[in-house]
Amino acid sequence: MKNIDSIPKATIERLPLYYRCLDKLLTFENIEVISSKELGGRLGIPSTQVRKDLSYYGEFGRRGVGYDVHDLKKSIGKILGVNKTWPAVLIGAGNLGRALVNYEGFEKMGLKITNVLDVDLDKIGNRIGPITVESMKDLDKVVEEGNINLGIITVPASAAQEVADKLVRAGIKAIWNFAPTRIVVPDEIVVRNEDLAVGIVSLIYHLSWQDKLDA
Amino acid sequence: MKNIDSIPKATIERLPLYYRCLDKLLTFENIEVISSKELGGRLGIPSTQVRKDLSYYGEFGRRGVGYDVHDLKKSIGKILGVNKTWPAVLIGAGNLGRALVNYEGFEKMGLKITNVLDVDLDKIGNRIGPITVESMKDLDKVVEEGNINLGIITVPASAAQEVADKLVRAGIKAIWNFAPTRIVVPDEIVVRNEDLAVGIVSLIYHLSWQDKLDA
DNA sequence: TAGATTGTTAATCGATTAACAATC
DNA sequence: TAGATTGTTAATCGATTAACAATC
Repeated sequence: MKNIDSIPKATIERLPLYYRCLDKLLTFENIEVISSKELGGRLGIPSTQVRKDLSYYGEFGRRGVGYDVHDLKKSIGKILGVNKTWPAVLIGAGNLGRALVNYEGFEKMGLKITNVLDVDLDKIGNRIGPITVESMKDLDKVVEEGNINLGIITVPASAAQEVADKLVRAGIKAIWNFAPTRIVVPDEIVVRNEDLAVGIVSLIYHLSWQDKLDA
Repeated sequence: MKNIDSIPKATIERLPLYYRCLDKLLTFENIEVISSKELGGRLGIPSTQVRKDLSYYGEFGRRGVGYDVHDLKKSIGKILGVNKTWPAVLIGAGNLGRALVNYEGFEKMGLKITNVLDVDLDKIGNRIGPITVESMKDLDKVVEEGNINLGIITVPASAAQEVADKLVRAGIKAIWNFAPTRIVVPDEIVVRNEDLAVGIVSLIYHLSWQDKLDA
């Protein structure tokens, strides 16, 4: 296997797509063997890209035959770490926070939001699905007792940095940030910004250009 | 200006970040002139990247001085198309749909979700903020009367393709797809997949590797 | 064996970064 | 003028795609 740092980020983003597709093949279609061409075809990815992505981690197929769906799913699951369950604490019990807690499909990817925290006294004590919203003051205790490495930020942009600081101090190792602002954390903390406003603007950009060209 | 197709996708993703930062500078910090170094610094982007990104669209700065914050914000707003308001129809009045309707910060980016549709009779008629959930049967009428070019899919994966087909038939030109599945549409339709499960897996991947290396 | 498909090397393509003349 | 900063060209870096030997 290659050094982990030399693997393209884009490859890591495609592995979950392969994983989910294989799961679907296994669960709903009873397909046992698949070629890189067929797997890629279902995802709009060239077969050569599929093979290259997998090659960073080892040899998983049989020449002339293809990949065993069950085996490959298991292998990719191990590579990604989704074969385990990763507990997470979510900060910010607003609409988006509630949506994430109730989102189906995280479980299959190894994510389990176990605790939801907020500073708002009106929200503390409320239930979201099976979870009761706790006070932000309990953060350190929750993270320690739950052995939690993963924090999810769904507070307004103005509060995001403060929450990030608290998560880091509590011992969190990775942060999924939905607040539309950059958060600054120590180098060893992994951050992913899920900036919804950026997503919509790239669509608006294309629409706007069509308009300009039409006119 | 360069041909629109020759501009890197990554550049288009960074423009909204510049735009939002300039807005913040203008609104909260009363800063009138900014250098590419300072603007980039606030976003974790090299100054040379900032200048390169802008250069695809023209010359916006003054050598030896920097960029006028107000002017640059206006220019980027025009480039992105966020100087206008783009009405959108959202399909799927679940948790995520509700969260998006209530999301602050889309308005500043030119997005206005004007209609929410669902097939579920229990949901039709419910209110989400200022919007009343309508029947999916009204899609064609809603799109035509509202002059809507933008559709947002927040239904389960199993229904996403069918919804996409209906949106295309109704005359939608761009689709923001939150369902964790690939949707197939004609070439001229712009699609952006906002696949939340992929986002979390890239974090889990890094956590998992730290674990493996520690052990 | 003939056809199919992998895994990998080499070529291509695209995006970022460095360097610097232009100029405020 | 001296210092600062842009806009752009060239160099570098990284990711994708093409080609093909290996092999089922």
